Amino acid sequence: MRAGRRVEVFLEESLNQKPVRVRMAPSPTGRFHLGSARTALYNYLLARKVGGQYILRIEDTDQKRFVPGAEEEIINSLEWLGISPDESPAHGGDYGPYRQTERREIYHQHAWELVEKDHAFPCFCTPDRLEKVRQEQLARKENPRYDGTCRILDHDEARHRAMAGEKYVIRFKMPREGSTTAVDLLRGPITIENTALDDSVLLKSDGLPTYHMAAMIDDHLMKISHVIRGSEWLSTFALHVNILRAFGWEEPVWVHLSVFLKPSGKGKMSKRDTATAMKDGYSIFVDDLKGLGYIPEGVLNWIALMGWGVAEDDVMTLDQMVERFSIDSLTPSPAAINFQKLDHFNGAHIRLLTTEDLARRIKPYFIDAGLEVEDDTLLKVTPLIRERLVTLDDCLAFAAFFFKESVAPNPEDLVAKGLDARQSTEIARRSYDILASLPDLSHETAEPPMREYVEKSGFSASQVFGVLRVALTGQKVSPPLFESIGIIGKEKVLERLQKAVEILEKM
RNA sequence: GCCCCCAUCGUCUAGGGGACUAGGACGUAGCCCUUUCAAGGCUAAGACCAGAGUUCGAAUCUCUGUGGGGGCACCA
Repeated sequence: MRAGRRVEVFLEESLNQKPVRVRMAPSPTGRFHLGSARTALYNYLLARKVGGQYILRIEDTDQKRFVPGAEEEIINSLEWLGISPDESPAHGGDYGPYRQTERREIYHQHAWELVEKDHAFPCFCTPDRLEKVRQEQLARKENPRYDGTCRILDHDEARHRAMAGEKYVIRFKMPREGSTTAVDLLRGPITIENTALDDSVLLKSDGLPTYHMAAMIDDHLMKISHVIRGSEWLSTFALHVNILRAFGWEEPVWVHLSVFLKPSGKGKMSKRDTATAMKDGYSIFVDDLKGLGYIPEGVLNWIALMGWGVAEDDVMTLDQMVERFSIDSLTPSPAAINFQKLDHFNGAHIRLLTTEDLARRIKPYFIDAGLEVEDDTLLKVTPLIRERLVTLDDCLAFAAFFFKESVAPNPEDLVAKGLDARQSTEIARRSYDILASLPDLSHETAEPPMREYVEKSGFSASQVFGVLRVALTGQKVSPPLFESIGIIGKEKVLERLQKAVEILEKM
């Protein structure tokens, strides 16, 4: 294991030699999920660590699977996470365009350059014929692959047919002998027999390139030094290296990341798993997480640690991640998604926020709930609920009562544990009298006389304070009682106690 | 079926031939703190996939098997 060590020297050399430029290259074919976010994060981390650039390139060459709005979601999600690219279709840059459909001509020229160099060839085989060949191969229990019909076509003739308007694709002329060895930073050298490789299509008949060629050309033209991508590309790794070599270009440092598995660890997330997660208040889509009350710091920390082994103290800010990041401490093995850990990191990062910052972030939740929020009050409430929040929207459950005109306690909840309605009424009445007699209801003023009452009454603290809590907050669980009383204010406190007495008397 | 990758507590991981009685984190359980819920502190249970080999010595190196994952498109 840890073949990474073996190629460490390789990495260090590459870091010293050329400027580090990394990229994240998603297709706008669906939602922006955890896996993409983590790939983006690691790219970002490397770039920031060594002062390089991190770019976003949109791989939109599959017009059949194109999803409108997907590119916006990618850009918005990255921005929300705080890892926006230095160069992108939206931000521009010196190596654009950054959207592959806008680079059509570049691919066309390069594909024909490869034909000139005899590393590729135009192919006129129809999809029907190809499918027939595939079926025959399957019937003979052979591996389906291109049968080479057009590979041996006369160069000039092929070129003429193509120029004359006949439909064609350009295929890579994969060497028929030998093997291809390439180095993955985390896994060491990987060798594949060339006979296992196919004459893959580089340029489709619609004139657009396939990923294999487009990505290699763009990585070269955009001077990408390190390719950090998902391990789904490991199987096409050898093809990519062959394409690069056919052009005569230098290889980047390759890093293939692990994949994310469903929480059980058995298999990838399916549509169904995604739906289940949603029902539990979780999602694998970054944009959803935002809506579920997660904060970017928590999400980032969470995904960073799935596939990256950090020794200790693993609650980290983005800056701390940059500081500690090291590309060879990434792990090659698949990682199961653990949403409980997301909650943990989210809560931990919420606790790290300043009062002003947290207040600013939870305010919209109160507003959306139709509550009127005074900033003064919010600033006092925030420290009381900070360590209780797992997600931002929890603020409603803990603190909405501060901003309501009145509360509506459940009558049964007003009856303290072990007591009956009469006794609870007595507690509410006495509490009213005590609190009404005080000059103000600050924590310091209100608590001592109430404690004294507990002593004398013979009721337990939990019984007295329980009645009070439910009467004043309308809920059984709340922030600390006396701090809350101080914020609610004398007028409302007395009103709410009065109302509680009325409710109890009717029982 | 063929090719490739991966394999340490339930989960994320540390580990680089002796420092391993295998460390940390999440989760779980218990205790402490406590007016509720949290947060915090302490404690506990919990793992080297299997079998061969190399070696004085293997979680660590090699092979085989098993399990998991990815790929075998004019998808990315």
